[in-house]
Amino acid sequence: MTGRLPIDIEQSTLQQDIERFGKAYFFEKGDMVFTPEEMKSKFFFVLKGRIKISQINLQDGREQTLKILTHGDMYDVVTLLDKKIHENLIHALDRVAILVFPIEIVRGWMQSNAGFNKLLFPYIAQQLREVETLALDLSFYDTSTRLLKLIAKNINHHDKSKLHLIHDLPHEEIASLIGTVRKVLNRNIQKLKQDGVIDVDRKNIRLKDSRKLLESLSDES
Amino acid sequence: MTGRLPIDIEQSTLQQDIERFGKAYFFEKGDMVFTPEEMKSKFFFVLKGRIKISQINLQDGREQTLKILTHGDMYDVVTLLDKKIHENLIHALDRVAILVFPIEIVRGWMQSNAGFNKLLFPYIAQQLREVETLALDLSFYDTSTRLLKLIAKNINHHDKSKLHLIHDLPHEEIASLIGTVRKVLNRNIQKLKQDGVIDVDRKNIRLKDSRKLLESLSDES
DNA sequence: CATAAAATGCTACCTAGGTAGCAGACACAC
DNA sequence: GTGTGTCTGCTACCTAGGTAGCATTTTATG
Repeated sequence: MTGRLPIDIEQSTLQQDIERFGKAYFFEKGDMVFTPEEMKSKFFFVLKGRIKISQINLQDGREQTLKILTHGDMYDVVTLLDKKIHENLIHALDRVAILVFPIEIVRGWMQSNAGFNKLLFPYIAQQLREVETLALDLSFYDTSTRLLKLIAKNINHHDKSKLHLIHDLPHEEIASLIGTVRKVLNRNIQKLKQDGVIDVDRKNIRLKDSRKLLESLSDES
Repeated sequence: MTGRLPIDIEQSTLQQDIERFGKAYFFEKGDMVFTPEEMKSKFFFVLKGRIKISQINLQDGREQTLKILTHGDMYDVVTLLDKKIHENLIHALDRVAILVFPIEIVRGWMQSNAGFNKLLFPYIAQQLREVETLALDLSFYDTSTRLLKLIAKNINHHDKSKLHLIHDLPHEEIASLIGTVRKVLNRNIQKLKQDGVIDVDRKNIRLKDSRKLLESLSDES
């Protein structure tokens, strides 16, 4: 074991760093949070609201959402690890609050703060798993199955009328999450509505019958 | 700066660990290297040959290759970071030699060896970027474009008759790399052959006209 | 309140790419 | 050599999901 600082000293240093270097930023719905260029020197933690990370296909303008960040998420671990630019678009889906640090400060934590790494390393692993799952879903399943899986993943046990992470989003955004376009998504939504799996209000999909959801999933996927 | 050991001592410790804990393993073409369960306690470096990391869709048996490991690659960084099982299939594509360590030894390096982290962290970032690119390719491009991109990525400047990483592979394997099935891949290969972009021998695709490759890429993608 | 803009729903069409089945070529083992 | 399995090529068919265009409803904005 090399001479790491005792946890309590590590902790107080972290506290000091947060107070000294952390700056809160706010963004309105639809805002671009930072440019990829700006993200070479920044690293942030999401305090409130949702942030969409996506890329756009320059040929036809189609967007693929890679993930939605929310309270507790950090960004961007890729640039944190390799110091290179990461060409992702970062847009606020709600009014958003984030805590921004100079990325070199965070790299400092990685070198000297075991407690931070205990949080960071599993988080990085989770990011790897999630993007791997995205690739496999796109390869293996049709749009209807991907929609069902998206709904299943976002079931909210506290408030059954609002799906976790994807409530209040226009169909355009949902489509971008599952790798298709709005009109195809709409077909699938109408089908699920007919089959009694979901209820649909404006900007809201509600799960109606979770038994039917599971049935549809095991049929199709 | 916490009291990290001087680099030369770190280095000699690493050397000792490699000699004490590293074990060379050999596998024949087609072998499963390790099970996901076994990989919870192992971490390896590829010395020679190619290893396919993939998953199989249980519904229809289709396989998606996530990556091909070769000399200089490590596996598996996900389990290294979160200690959880990672359900990927690991198969030798050639006769393969790897250097295997107990994963806890490698975790020890992460805690105390800055030199190792200087290698590891950018490698993890690269893994994140590559799987993200896979997801985006599957979402944005048709099979023909994905094949062209695969060929372009594996151009071998030293030996023009053999593509890097994907030489000597049956079409079934190439198909699994770009997320389609052999018959659809074959259609695309015949098309590219007709157009004079590639030459095809048994188990070998050769780039014939790189100008035409670029042309096709900018037309389609 | 009125007008614009955003969001949703629906129809018609078309093609990429999936399934099925089979035949010939080649490679390796015995 | 012979034969068995692997690999490749090709035809025919069908459907998921992409494009285009438009109508209606709801929500912002002045």
